[in-house]
Amino acid sequence: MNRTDYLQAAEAHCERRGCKLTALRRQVLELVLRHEGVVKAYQVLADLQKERGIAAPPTVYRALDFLVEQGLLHRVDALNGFVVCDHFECQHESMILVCETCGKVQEVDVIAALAGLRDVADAADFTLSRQNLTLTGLCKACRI
Amino acid sequence: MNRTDYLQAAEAHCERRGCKLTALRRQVLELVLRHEGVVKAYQVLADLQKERGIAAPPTVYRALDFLVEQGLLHRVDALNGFVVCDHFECQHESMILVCETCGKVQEVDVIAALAGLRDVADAADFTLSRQNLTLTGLCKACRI
DNA sequence: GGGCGAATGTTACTTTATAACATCAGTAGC
DNA sequence: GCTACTGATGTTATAAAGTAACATTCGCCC
Ligand SMILES: [Zn+2]
Ligand SMILES: [Zn+2]
Ligand SMILES: [Zn+2]
Ligand SMILES: [Zn+2]
Repeated sequence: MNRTDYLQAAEAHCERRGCKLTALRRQVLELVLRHEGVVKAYQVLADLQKERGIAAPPTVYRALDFLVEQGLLHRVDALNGFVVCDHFECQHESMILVCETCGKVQEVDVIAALAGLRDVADAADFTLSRQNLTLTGLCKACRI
Repeated sequence: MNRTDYLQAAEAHCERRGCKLTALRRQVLELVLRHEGVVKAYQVLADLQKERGIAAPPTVYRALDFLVEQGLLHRVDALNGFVVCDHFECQHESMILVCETCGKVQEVDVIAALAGLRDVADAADFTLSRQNLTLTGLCKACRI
């Protein structure tokens, strides 16, 4: 899916969910899309400032929070960053793999494999939310 | 295991691993133990300052990093916090469950259930490190 | 008791995130 | 049209989290 299609799909996605991908939110999403992999909030802020002059942290954080809320981005706690989700349409549960060496991230689907964890949580009287796991390790390139 | 036994075991644990639970590190560990569940670095810093006058952030961060390194604490990225691990002796992989409502955390063992995730990661040419998952959801008390 | 490495102290700063309040834009009802 | 409301954005200020860099101290070996 190219960038334009992605944005269009994202807009429709928000619409269906009863909210709006406003110009600002769209701009922030575009800025995130331009980066490979994880982006930091303050990087987005800097980019935004380049495009529209002044902008303050809350502007960016609010937009990012919205995008995460809508499932368009995932937050990567381990890196204080954000990644684009490119299959926000489907109800997915995924695992975000963060390479300890190069910092690259990838997202893999994991619905089936999560069943085991859900069982463990159940046994502990805990109800897991739908969510994205973040795990660390070594990517193919760094494993050598 | 009571606090004294825990500290003694922790000391032995470090010894076996070829490093030392110094007075400062021990004091920080004690401060973490005094709290239920997750503690923040700056909370520990404040506590430490109460006990010994001045102390600066690096003092606490260094001690916490050491304790995490030794497996005595786990870092909870989602909360920028730390929890005591009370089975640091065994080679364990665990899942830390964070309640979205009350913020309480619990740690459950999950070695078997992780096998499925490991398979998924393998399929993505990614080697998972030994690690602790953090997942969110609702604890028993908040589920009602 | 001099030299070495690990640990801790100290200063200053960076990065990340939010609270609180002001303003603006769209829109439903009059 | 005007008003009142709601959601979004702007603005200011500050809180919270984390680290770099260098100084000092401590324990230990020779
Ligand atoms: Zn996703
Ligand atoms: Zn890598
Ligand atoms: Zn543990
Ligand atoms: Zn709870």
